[in-house]
Amino acid sequence: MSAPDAATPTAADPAGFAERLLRWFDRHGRTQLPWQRDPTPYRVWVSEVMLQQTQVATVIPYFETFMARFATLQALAAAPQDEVLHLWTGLGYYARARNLQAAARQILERHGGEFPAALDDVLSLPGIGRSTAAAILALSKGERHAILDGNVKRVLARVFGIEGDPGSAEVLGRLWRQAEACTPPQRAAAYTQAIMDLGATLCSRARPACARCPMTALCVAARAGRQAELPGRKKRARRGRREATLLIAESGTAGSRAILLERRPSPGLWGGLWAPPQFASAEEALAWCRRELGEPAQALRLEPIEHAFTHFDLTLKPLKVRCARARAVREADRLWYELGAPPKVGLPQPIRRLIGLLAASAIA
DNA sequence: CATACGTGGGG
DNA sequence: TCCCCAAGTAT
Repeated sequence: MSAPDAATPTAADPAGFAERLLRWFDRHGRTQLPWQRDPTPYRVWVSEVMLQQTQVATVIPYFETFMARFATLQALAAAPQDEVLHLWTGLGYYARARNLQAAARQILERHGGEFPAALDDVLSLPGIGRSTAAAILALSKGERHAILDGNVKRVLARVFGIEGDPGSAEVLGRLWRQAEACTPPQRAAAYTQAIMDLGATLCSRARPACARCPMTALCVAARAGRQAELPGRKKRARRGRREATLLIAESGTAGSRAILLERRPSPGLWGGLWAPPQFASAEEALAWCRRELGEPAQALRLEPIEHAFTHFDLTLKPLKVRCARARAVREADRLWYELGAPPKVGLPQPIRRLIGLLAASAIA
């Protein structure tokens, strides 16, 4: 039995992997990302949660604004939920924001306001799973914990030729074992950043820059010309379609126009955010309007709003009704949203656009 | 194990 | 137009 090819990394001997990666990182790694400045557990935590399923370029401005307002875990815990969601508006996956604040409050109660040091305690916080917990402890404290995000999955699947759908438990298990085997005891923070950087920059999904990659000589996919086939694809169901009628109830008050919004239930789509009441049909919307707000002075159909989600397309049909204001400005789950001086609440992206159009139409 | 959860960008 | 994906987690 001959000795294994020295250039071929294996799960048993992936040492060359980390060394090559770190050497590349020292020359080409990213070091100027906002959360890399003063990488406290709190700052790294917020960044990692924002970065879940979200690209770096999208996160950066949100992170800056969020940290300016909530500089500490205590500030986040003490804030009204609406303000947290307001700063999350447009970022998506709003359960992340709700969980972030819930976790901050949990840390205050159970850990005296100090971000927990033990992996199990970190893992028990809402919104923090295995990869995020590992990333926080590795990046903020240099502890050796393997991560497995989209970047790492892609790098490992290609370099080690791990076939199959990464969504399946079996392949996921192989990827985790490989990630554990590759993570070195020394320079854990740099390594963690490095493997994400490699996946995000050179080892991209569409056009990997193998010519500049430090792994090409070892890479099973590159050596076989199979970069496009790894990692395996997850077959996804065709996108469905939903539609709803939006009741845009506009108050008749001259000089201070407002529309009625309701807090959406959580969990659920846009949970905790505010949007106009939704109905299956215009008839249902009008019936509700007469019951809750009185007979509208007029009703006007506006242009439908199309919005694409990951798994479905949503068509919102706005029905604008003019009515006399009959209720308090703010209740627990209902508010009149002033177009002039709006309260700071979370708004779904399509609703934010709609409100922008309504506000502009007043000027015309 | 499959599905829900947002949004913007790329091919 | 349509599919895929991006620093995943919760149920």
